[in-house]
Amino acid sequence: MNLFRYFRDEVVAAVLRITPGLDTSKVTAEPPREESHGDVATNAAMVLSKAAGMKPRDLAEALAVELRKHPAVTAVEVAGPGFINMRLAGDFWYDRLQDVLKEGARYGDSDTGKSHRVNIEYVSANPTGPMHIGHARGAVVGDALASLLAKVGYDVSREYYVNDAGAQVDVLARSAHLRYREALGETIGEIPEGLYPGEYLKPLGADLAKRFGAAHKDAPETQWLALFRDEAVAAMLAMIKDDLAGLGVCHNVFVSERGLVEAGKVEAALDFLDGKGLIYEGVLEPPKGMLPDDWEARPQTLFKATQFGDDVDRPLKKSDGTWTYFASDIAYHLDKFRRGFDAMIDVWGADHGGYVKRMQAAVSAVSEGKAALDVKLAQMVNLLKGGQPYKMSKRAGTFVTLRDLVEAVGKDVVRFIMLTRKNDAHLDFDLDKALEQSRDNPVFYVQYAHARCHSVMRHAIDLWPDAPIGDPSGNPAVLKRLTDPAEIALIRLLAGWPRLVESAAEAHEPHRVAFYLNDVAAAFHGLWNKGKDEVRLRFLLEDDYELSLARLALLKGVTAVIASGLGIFGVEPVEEMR
RNA sequence: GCGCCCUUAGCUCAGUCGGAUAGAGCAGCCGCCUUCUAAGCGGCAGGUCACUGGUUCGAAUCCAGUAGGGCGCGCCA
Repeated sequence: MNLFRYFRDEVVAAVLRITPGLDTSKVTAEPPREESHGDVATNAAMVLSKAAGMKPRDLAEALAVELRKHPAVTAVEVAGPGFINMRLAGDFWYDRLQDVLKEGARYGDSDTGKSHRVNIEYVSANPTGPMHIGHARGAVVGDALASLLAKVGYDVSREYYVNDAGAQVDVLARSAHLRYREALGETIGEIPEGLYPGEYLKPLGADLAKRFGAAHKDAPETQWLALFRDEAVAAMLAMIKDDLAGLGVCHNVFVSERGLVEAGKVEAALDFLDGKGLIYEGVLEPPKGMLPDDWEARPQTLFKATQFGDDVDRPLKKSDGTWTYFASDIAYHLDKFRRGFDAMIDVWGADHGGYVKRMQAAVSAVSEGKAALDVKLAQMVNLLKGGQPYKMSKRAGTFVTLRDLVEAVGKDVVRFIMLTRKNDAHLDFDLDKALEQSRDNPVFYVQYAHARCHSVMRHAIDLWPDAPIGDPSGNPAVLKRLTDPAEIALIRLLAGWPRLVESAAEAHEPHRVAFYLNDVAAAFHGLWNKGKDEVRLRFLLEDDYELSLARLALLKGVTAVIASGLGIFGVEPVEEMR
């Protein structure tokens, strides 16, 4: 239950009892910044005063009378320019803790997505080599965002667009052919400029040599190019999937660019746009200022992106007659729309920022305004070690690939840290800090809170082997023993989780979950530390079984919410630190 | 030159749909710690929300402009 959504509805109902027929869409109910202002605040009187023909304070007083009738509301006051502050009964909070315990790690699930379908495309790295660290952030952001949207009820498709149709896969095929010749015993020397030099192609070369023998060794390129291309792409894609699996990322749909081209879907998409008069042959103005050296005016096939908010019209065809990447991407996004997705999210590297407007223009055009595309740009990750920039060098034996990073610190650490900043802000990833067991390390801090709760629960089993730990349903009244302000504050924080999930999902911002989990951990550790000084605040009191049960319920609630949050991140909550 | 993103405490960053006196961690300063439930704890101080103007009952948040930083800018993806 999102209690703020619930009270917003209560406020709206009260408004309509006083002045029927008002537009209440701007009414909000939210936690007041200041704790002394109560538990729930609403702006209703301020946003409705004009329409109601009343002064904000007068409307607020009238609403206050209505709201005081609610059984969970113990006090209502009008403050400031017309805020209405409500304070909630203790029993209300105990009921929320019961909600947490009942739902466990599913707490925070909601149906605000109402089975709407959303398509999220992420990673989509070129299938020409292993994943490197730059890919990791987009992978994690996309994956966590997908889980977040699923948690609020969306029907989510996690997709990877395989760029297997451009010139770079021909380069890959030639590189593979070279390694194939090498595997057949030829001395190949330096890898020529323009081919992929990576060692990772050697196993593929050996495999091709084993399967095809010398059949393609001295043959003309036309004989083997397509074959080697398909073989190499398949091998690279398998490697990428393996790298992603190591990071815990799993897509459920892979769409091949070549597949779209060969099925005629690019032509079909462009015919569709042509039919709407959105394609023409024309000559673009040269870009002002930074003029490319070889710029010359030439006629091109253009999409009228400017009709949909882009700055210039965009080319669809290269001079050799093949489609540009943009053209096939239009076909892919039309395909998404035709498959029933009117909500699309693409996660790209920040260096593709200049591409956002044209893709949104294209989605708008192919869906005739019925679909929306949100693009999340994953900013650069600065790898640090001990606060100093970490130079990646193969010779020095320092790693360069995603796989190496995951091996160095573990997938859970990579995933969590990648989500500790908003996606469009630069992120410092410090290899030392990532493994440090200190307050500075957010992964440790949150995991430690979860583990500490389990430690206490294990301890409790020693004391009372038959105690219903974390399950006060047999005697809900024990929760009333939770009276310390820090305990109540922690319950309030846990009860705010559904609202946090909903707002993070709506904003497409999974990083908010990381900050929230940090808050929960801080509140829990604070409570723990209070017990160091004040013995009566310790979670387990041998002489007070009932109070201990109540506190165990609270700890169980903490573990449930942390597990719920880490579940969105794809991070395993640990029960022991080791 | 144009477009997009960014600018909040000494540092790294939060800040929800525009809401009340802008928050946290680190660093700094001052205390506490023969401790246990598990990696220390508590407190203090720290601000022209880059700047200017506008919209609003109300702006860190929205709009316009200025400065600084990043990314991108027709047949790469």
